[in-house]
Amino acid sequence: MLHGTPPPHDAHAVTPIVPLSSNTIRVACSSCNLRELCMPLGLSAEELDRVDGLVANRRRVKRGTSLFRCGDKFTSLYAIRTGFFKTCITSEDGRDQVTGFQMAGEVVGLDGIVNDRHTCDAIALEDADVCLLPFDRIEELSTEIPGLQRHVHKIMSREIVREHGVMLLLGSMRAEERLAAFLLNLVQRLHARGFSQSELVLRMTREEIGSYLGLKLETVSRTFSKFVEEGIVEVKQRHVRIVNADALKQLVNPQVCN
Amino acid sequence: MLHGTPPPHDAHAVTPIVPLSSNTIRVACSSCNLRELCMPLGLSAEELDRVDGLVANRRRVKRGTSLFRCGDKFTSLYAIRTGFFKTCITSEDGRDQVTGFQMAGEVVGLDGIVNDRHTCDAIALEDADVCLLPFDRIEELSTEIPGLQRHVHKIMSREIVREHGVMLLLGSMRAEERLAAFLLNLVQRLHARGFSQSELVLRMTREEIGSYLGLKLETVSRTFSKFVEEGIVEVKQRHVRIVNADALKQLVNPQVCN
DNA sequence: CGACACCTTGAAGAGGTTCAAGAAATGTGG
DNA sequence: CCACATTTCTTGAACCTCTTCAAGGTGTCG
Repeated sequence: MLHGTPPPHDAHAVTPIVPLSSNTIRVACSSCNLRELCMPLGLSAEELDRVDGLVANRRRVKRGTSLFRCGDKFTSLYAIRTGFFKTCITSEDGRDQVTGFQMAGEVVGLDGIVNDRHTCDAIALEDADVCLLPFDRIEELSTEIPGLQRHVHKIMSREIVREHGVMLLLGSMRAEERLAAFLLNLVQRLHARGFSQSELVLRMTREEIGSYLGLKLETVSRTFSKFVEEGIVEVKQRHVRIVNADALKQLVNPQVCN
Repeated sequence: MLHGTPPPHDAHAVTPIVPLSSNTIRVACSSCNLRELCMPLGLSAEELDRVDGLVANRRRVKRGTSLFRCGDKFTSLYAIRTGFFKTCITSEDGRDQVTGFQMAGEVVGLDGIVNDRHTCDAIALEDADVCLLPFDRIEELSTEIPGLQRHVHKIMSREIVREHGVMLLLGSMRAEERLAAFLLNLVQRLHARGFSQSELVLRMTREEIGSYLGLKLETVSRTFSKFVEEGIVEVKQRHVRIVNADALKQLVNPQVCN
């Protein structure tokens, strides 16, 4: 039962909360406990030191507020230290599409490079703390540190590949498969950050999940209920416990049985 | 009427066909008539010369064959000189998803950077001719030519933004809207290459269009028929003439009327 | 010219949406 | 700390869009 059982981890605790007095704080990457997640590997001590200098500032983003908005001038990439974001685009006629959910150790803002303006909104779904990485300094430093250049390329390529996966999901999967893929993806990323493999707290509403998955919120809710009926997950509001991960995996990748 | 009226342009003629004797040919970017499309602007003559040296070879890809396949070792990006490609991913259970259609002046292969292996197939939909851009040399040269580095970043960011648009399409549009958006996008890109604003020859099957748009081929066919009935387009097999572009635009972006 | 791939169209059916109502959680102000 | 407003979530029923299955037509290439 999930009732009355608070999840053992809470996303707020990804990183020990550092007391922060001002709104923008300098901090060293080399001592950041997300280093393995967001920093290039194989840098010399001297190179690491120079990359430290790249992280100009940190910024706090309150839940519900934006890190950047569509149309904003692009100046920096943002590495998420703590918190949880959604990125979304709005078409001219007001249609909304969540294009991704980002958590600690991930980078947002890549959309802004091509036209020097952001083309989507990045909204904090919980209080967040991000590192500002001024892009012109990334480019400068990239010319001197090949490992950094390579890292930036990989981050962008990874995002392209991720989006291919979302296209597959949106283009060819049914509601159950989409939600199963979504849950597995979330829990896998959380697990990589030290959280449970089977329990998670959703930071987004059913509507936001639906927007990301190309479904209506009612369909998301119904599909959750169906998973509960089938004993695949336990759901209490935003608390989800995955009871039968194999069943979820099989939904995403139905075995070609003989 | 479209019957018996061959389209004024043919995608095969994007670039004058250069007689090519071997399978891999050296050629100068600086003299390529796609330069404005695929090369960074504002390079000095000396820099341009060095970028020329980057384009190691050219390669012919016959219609129906692959430029690269999922799992192939990643070594190069490919700039399309002539021809037309689709990129597609296949899920473990055999589901297929076309992730994009690429034409002359566009770059394919960005998906391979992150894991040094390609994660999708690139299949020529007509005989094609591509420039090989070895990625390690791109990275080397990028450290010396900031304009080139910036250009590579913009290409990757543009692809990310394009995919956001596809996510919006797949996540929130109905069949008619999807097909309208698809046609407008294709014709706009062809127009940028000197072709007609209103006529185009589809290089892909209904099934491939459907895969890209998250629809079945029958739905694509039916939607074409509906557009024809409504006098929005004329269709004869793969020849399409857009009669009422405004109607298509309105489908994609329904005006919020008072 | 015949085989094959591709396209069109119809009819039935399934999956997801829409509309609506109510329940549960969350936030706010007194 | 409680009462009330608001947001979020769940569930039901009718409807609609797209899919599936099927058949026939058209075009293309060896």
